Amino acid sequence: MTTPAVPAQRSQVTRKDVARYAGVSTAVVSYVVNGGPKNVAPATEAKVQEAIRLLGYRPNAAARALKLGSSETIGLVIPDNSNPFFSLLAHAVEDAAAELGYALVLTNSAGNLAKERRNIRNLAARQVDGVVLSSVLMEPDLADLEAAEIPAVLLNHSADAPGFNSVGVDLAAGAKSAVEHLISHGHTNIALAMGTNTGNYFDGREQGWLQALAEAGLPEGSIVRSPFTRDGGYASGRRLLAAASRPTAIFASSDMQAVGILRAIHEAGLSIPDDIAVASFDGSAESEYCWPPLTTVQQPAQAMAEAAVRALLQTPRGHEPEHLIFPTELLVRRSCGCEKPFA
Amino acid sequence: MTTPAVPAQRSQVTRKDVARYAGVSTAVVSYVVNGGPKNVAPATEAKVQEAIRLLGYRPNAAARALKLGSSETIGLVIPDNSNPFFSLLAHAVEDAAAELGYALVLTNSAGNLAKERRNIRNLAARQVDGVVLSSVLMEPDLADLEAAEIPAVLLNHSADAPGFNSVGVDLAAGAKSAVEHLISHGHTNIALAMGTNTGNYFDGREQGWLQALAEAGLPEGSIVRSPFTRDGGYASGRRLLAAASRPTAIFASSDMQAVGILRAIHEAGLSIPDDIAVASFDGSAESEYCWPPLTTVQQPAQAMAEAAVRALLQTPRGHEPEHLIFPTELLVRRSCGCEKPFA
DNA sequence: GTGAAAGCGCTAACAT
DNA sequence: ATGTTAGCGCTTTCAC
Repeated sequence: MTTPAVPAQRSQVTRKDVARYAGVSTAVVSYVVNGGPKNVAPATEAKVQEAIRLLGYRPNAAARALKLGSSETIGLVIPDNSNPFFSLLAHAVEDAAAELGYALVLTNSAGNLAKERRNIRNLAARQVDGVVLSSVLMEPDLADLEAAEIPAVLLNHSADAPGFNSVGVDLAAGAKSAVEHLISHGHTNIALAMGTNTGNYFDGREQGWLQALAEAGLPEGSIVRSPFTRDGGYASGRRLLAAASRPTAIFASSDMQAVGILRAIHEAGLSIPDDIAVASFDGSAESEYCWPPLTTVQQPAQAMAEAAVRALLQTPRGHEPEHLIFPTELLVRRSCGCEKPFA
Repeated sequence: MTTPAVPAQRSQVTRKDVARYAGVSTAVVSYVVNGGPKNVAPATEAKVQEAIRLLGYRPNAAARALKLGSSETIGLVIPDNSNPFFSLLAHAVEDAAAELGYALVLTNSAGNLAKERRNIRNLAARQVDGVVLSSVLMEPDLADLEAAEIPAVLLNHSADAPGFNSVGVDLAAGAKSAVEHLISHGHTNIALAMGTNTGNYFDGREQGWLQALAEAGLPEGSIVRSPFTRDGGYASGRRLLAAASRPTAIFASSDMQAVGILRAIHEAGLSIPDDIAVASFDGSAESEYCWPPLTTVQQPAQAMAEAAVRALLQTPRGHEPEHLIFPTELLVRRSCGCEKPFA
């Protein structure tokens, strides 16, 4: 091999080529491409545009990023993009970012701290302009985030994180509304199928469930804990069904878990909601299409994602961090015992 | 405002600072950071590592990308990351890319050609090293992809695309196996709930369905078409139920649609599989947890994503394009009439 | 309205 | 084993 290794350069045509072809300076090409900061005579502009078109010039984003110190890219760290709740969030974040001209680098951390940390580091090295972190861990690696000095916002985070912007929902209020609804159906033995991985922090959903029970003068129901997955919910469901005093209603901390619980109940040959009523949390699309459709507490995922991106990109540096808490909405369907007439 | 606008530079500490602090040249720092291309004396390396640690140095990826002509980033264009099938694909692509040191820029195109085109252009401008395109459109914007001169691979694409790498499944064989299974249950009136957006191209799933019917000497069943969504399937289901000669079995071209069909059947007060059996295509997680669990043709999404990324990143330039077709596997569950014993 | 040129942080060929 | 340095493509200040 005597031929010099040609780097796999693709975008061979540069600003310089365009300038030469159009008979102007490279600066003018920049002005045209960026619409500023200087004005360009219409005739010159036309020449440049024509040259760009003819040559098939495409600006090199890396060079721009180097010069500007901004890649116009944000990073998203989520536990698992194949979990419907997070994939919806990811989609919404992508849309919101694209709206502002930012691209989205997606990373999955498998709910695992080491991977989450690696992803954050990697994003930091890639000069992203900000990171949206949606961790299941209640103690995500904020230190790393701080060290990277990258603006960050915690999405799907309902506890205040000192020093960080965060956006989440009012977990307790949402859970409480669902449990109250279950109570209104006459249930007195309402179990909680809680998710795990929330650290030693007292989850708002658990709180809301307790509170609704207490306010109604009802005894505490049983709690089972499992991961925020269909499998986890299935396991929880089976445990609950096998319990000595089987609950007549179950509140699940996520739709995923509720779907697993539904399956466990079906398999046991019991009827939903007649034998056991179910309600859950999230308001995913799947909750509407499982059988029976789930009564669930809907999180405004889209609005939250938009708020997170705005907080990230449009908050002036050094600004006091904001903790945005969105309200939830109880979606009443059949799994709680409410019969919905069909169209 | 008389203070000069300080650019929002974050990564203030550069290779030069490290070099100065460690008392070496910038080249040596590079060698240490990159593990080459030259060797560095252990003592020197230690000094440099220490300086890096102390100074909190993080390499600037933009500069590296500019120099190397590679951003070590790939782009993914999918219709909708909130569709479980695509979010699974996206996750798998992310994992495969990360494995090779590449980050993933995610873009959703909403199954819309204009947006798909915009996303491709945007990715091209961002100097991604390759694009994985997973379009629902059967005629994605290959011209744009070609113009950008970016290596690309079509994922979830089962028809040969001349000049492009592609990876997909054998749609016809998969569909055929499912329909044959339905036939083995004694069904003779098997409808097809097909997806739309596949252009004028004759979808393999339709082909497989027809073929299975023909080979069994059965009459052609009815076809209804709707988008690849739960809502679409629901609409198809209702149409099928209202038909004069109601089918006793339905094959759906995607799990999403099947889930909608399930709901329509439930709402009609009919039993699955006794009144109507259902089988579908994809093998998503949801298919296992709906009720009854769906008999479905599983696509090896993970393997396909890995193959796509490898084809993208590890195929020498100028190499003859490959068309990889993966086999599917029929997952037999209860919706077809097979009773699975419970553990 | 237009142009010249410095320099963003990094890599690697070439010199020592 | 280590150092010097050109230059990747771009933006923008400063001169004209």
